[in-house]
Amino acid sequence: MGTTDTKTRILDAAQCLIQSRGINGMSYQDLSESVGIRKASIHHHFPSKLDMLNALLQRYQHEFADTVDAIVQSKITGKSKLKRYCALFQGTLATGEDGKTCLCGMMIAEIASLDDSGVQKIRQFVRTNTQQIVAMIESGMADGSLATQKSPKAVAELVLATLEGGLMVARSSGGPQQFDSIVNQLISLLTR
Amino acid sequence: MGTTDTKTRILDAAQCLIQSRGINGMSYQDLSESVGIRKASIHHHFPSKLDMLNALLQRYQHEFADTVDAIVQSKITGKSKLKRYCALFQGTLATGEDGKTCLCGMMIAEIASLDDSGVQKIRQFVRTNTQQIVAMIESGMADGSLATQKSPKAVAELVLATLEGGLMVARSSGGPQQFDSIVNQLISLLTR
DNA sequence: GTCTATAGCGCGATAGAC
DNA sequence: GTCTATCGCGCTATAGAC
Repeated sequence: MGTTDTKTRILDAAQCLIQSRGINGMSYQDLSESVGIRKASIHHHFPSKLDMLNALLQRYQHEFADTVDAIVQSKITGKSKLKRYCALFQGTLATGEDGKTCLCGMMIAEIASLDDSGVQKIRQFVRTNTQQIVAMIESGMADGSLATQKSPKAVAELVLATLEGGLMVARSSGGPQQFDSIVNQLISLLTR
Repeated sequence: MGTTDTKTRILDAAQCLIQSRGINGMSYQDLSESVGIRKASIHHHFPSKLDMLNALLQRYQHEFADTVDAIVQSKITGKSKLKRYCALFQGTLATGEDGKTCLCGMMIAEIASLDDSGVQKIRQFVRTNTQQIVAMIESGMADGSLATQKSPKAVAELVLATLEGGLMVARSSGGPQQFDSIVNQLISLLTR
């Protein structure tokens, strides 16, 4: 079927709007116009805005984790895994007319607007990604494609921070090209 | 005098609130309660919210640039300059009960809520900081405290991205301690 | 320069018909 | 499941007294 579930279409629109404008910069009215149904119909699927944000976070986190797992378990060098991982973030920035950012990066900025459940999901996103990056780095240390690191966990936290911050900086100024440059520099520093 | 200009007190309160909640998470009502004067009085000093945001960005950018200039021109090693620079961001996170982030990092996230003048100020912040980091790196390459880099500009962009992203990631999960770890790892990678 | 009062609008959310 | 209609609230902003 070419048709998509209404709930899914709402989440798609919400994700796109939040990635470019933020949680508090997006309204049910915006969603209504984007999806093509009325505000009340959105409330039927997601009674409150917090309900919607939590559903969105859950979907994003699971999709992202699965995609990254596929990379981690692929039969390529650790360095190649890391490159593909960075390309995931790169894709976020390139999609759409104005620069978008990682959904979780945006939600961390506006974390004060989330409930406890949302904050926990954000923390799990950070935790999961950090562990997955650690796996990639250890893989690269084992096959010799990445330089030996004292603390893979500290490196992983740095990688995640650089990618999240890189999306922000790049979308304000230099665009995808600047993000590429940052990623290349990061990989280069981890190779020597 | 222990008393402070009202305009300054408003900007102080606005900066604090925006650094923790974001542009769209802060209202004139919040400011009113924080400063201790009525909403209408805030409007007397800053007619529109965009006026206030622009004044705030201008002040922040100039103050920050001056502080960094003092570091760049100090008679210490390039590596020490970079460490002090990172400590500026570190200070932001540590101040206040809940984790705050760089004012410009937050505003980049919500850049869709700024006018053209505000966007330009953000870009200048990024440009200025990048140039200043380049100066620190070149200083460190000259005195041998930092490893030789092919492209100091690409490294500088990576440093800024890592610090901005590090503030975000750290305030969602590990706090100042995690930010320290990221900074140490960054310096370590630039030293070898 | 600060106040009270209020305009005007958009927001999240709900009731009830179809 | 989608609609029309509406509620109640908080927002930015303004008018005018003191």
